[in-house]
Amino acid sequence: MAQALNDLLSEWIQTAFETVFSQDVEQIGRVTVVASARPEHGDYQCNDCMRLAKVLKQAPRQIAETFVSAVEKPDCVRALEVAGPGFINISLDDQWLAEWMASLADDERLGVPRQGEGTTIVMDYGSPNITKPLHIGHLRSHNIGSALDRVHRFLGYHVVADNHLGDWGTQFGITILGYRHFGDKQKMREYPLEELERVYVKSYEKTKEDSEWLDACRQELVKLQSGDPETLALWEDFTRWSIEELERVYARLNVSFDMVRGESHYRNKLKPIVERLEAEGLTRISEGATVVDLEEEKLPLAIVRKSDGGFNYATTDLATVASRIDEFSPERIIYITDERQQLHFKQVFAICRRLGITTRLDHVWFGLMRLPDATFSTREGNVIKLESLLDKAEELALNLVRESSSDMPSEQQQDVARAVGIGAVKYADLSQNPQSLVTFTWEKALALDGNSGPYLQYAYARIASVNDKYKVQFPETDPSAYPLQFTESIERALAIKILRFSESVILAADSYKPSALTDYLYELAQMYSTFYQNVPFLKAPEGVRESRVRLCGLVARVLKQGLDLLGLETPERI
RNA sequence: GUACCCAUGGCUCAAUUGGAUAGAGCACCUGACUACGGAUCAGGAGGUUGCAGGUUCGAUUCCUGCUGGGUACGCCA
Repeated sequence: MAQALNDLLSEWIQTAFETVFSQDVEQIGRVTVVASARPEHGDYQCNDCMRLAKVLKQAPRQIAETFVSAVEKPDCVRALEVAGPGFINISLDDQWLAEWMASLADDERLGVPRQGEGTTIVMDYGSPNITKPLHIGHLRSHNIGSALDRVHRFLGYHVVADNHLGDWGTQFGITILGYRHFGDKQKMREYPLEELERVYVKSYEKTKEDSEWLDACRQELVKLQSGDPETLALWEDFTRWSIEELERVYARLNVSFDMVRGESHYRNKLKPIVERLEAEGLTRISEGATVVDLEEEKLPLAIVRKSDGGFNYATTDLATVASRIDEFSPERIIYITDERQQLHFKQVFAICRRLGITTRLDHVWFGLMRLPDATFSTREGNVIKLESLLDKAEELALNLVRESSSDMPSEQQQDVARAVGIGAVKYADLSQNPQSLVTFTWEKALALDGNSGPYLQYAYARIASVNDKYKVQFPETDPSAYPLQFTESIERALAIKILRFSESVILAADSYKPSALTDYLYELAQMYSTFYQNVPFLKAPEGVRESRVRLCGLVARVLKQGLDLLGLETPERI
């Protein structure tokens, strides 16, 4: 299956229009087909006749009727119907549908094309500042980034996922000096990140009222950046502890990277990139700092070298782009960060253009997570740690599992609770438009019913259970030996939903919205639940029974694959 | 002051990127033969899509202005 059905139909209708209206071929433009919102409007529809009324100088309805009576229908189309002002409603052929479903069943990719074959993408997500525990605000970049990573990989893109840790900034000066004065060696060994955070907060507080302290912090950073062995050793310890801690949380979250390179990785490339900018004549000195004017792009100027000679984050990001291009030659680099960095990336991208870099650079930003009453920050101390959210989610799920699956071995209950609890948290985040601002509430993050991860996992587990029962009751029969048939309308609707899986995966990738995939999966699960609840299958007559079991099997595979692309597990029993 | 984003039933969110009667979940109300797993299903009630204009055959979607909220704007990342 080389392409999704909507693309296939769009290509057909494009050439068909050009054939039927051959005298006006240059004026026709792009004609496409989209899925219909309501069953009365067919399975797919074409809305272009209204637009074409002007260029063809005919009534839209007339155009549609001319087209429908003149065109030769492809095998997959049963009927074309003109409706309303000039919509063309397309109904798929049942026989063709059954065959397409059969071919999906044989396809391990469930019809999803490898549209990204041969294309390399660097994805930059996660990227927390280290030496502090992750809080709930860190969930989004990791979660959205990881889902987009998986979706692109599945579409055949060569993805290089890099966790661009904040490990070289000013906060290290603050932390190191704080450690020297208030660090507790014992606690540092037991809870390194908690202790480092405590030390950071205390030291940060002091910078606000004590300018000598602030200068001393800057000195620590200078020592670090100039390679002072003792300071560097401290930095290495902090970094190692932080990464070990991160890896542990990442394992719980089921996120992983191809590489974990911090800003420090590029520390020797900062000076060269500024020199390159200078050589290109893009810089000037302003108040002692080296800056790039971006008036042409209607952006504020960007500082690439501070007046004290130090480099800042714009410099690091520029050096990082150059380095990634040298190393991976990607077609695209995607950054997944919160909305506050929009201007920053616009500036960085603009400077890259000035340097002649043509690689596509995308900034995927998402809305900040806030608490009902306020934004939170490490400095303010009103944070909810990511791990305590995960703990709470697992605990809640465990209570539920113990109640509903009391006969399950306790170890399995724990595993299920882990999958369901973490799934609930991740799904709640992924299922909304990334760009909307998220107000964190426990109720939302831990939702187990309605449009939630557990609802989908539950649907999956029910199918797994049905499959087992079928095998026990009919050990000798192989459902795949029976043809698919659609005796109830819900079965046909399910089949069409299943074959649209590829459309939703592509949409999620192209629009950078995992929510496109969650929406699809939720609708599929809803449809399946309706089917399950209202149509008997183990008790259905032979043939119908096998067809329905096959349909169930396909729904299960789509759910499993889809949830996997979102980073959710699908236990066989819940 | 400038730029970007958001505003949809009581609450949380959708709307196939300009299409037909704006869809779900939560909460609320009424139902489901001891049922292939009730974490479910069937149904009900709930809307002038922030306001005012404009473009279009057609606007929740695009444009302009306003209101309210968020974020960012030279040496933090």
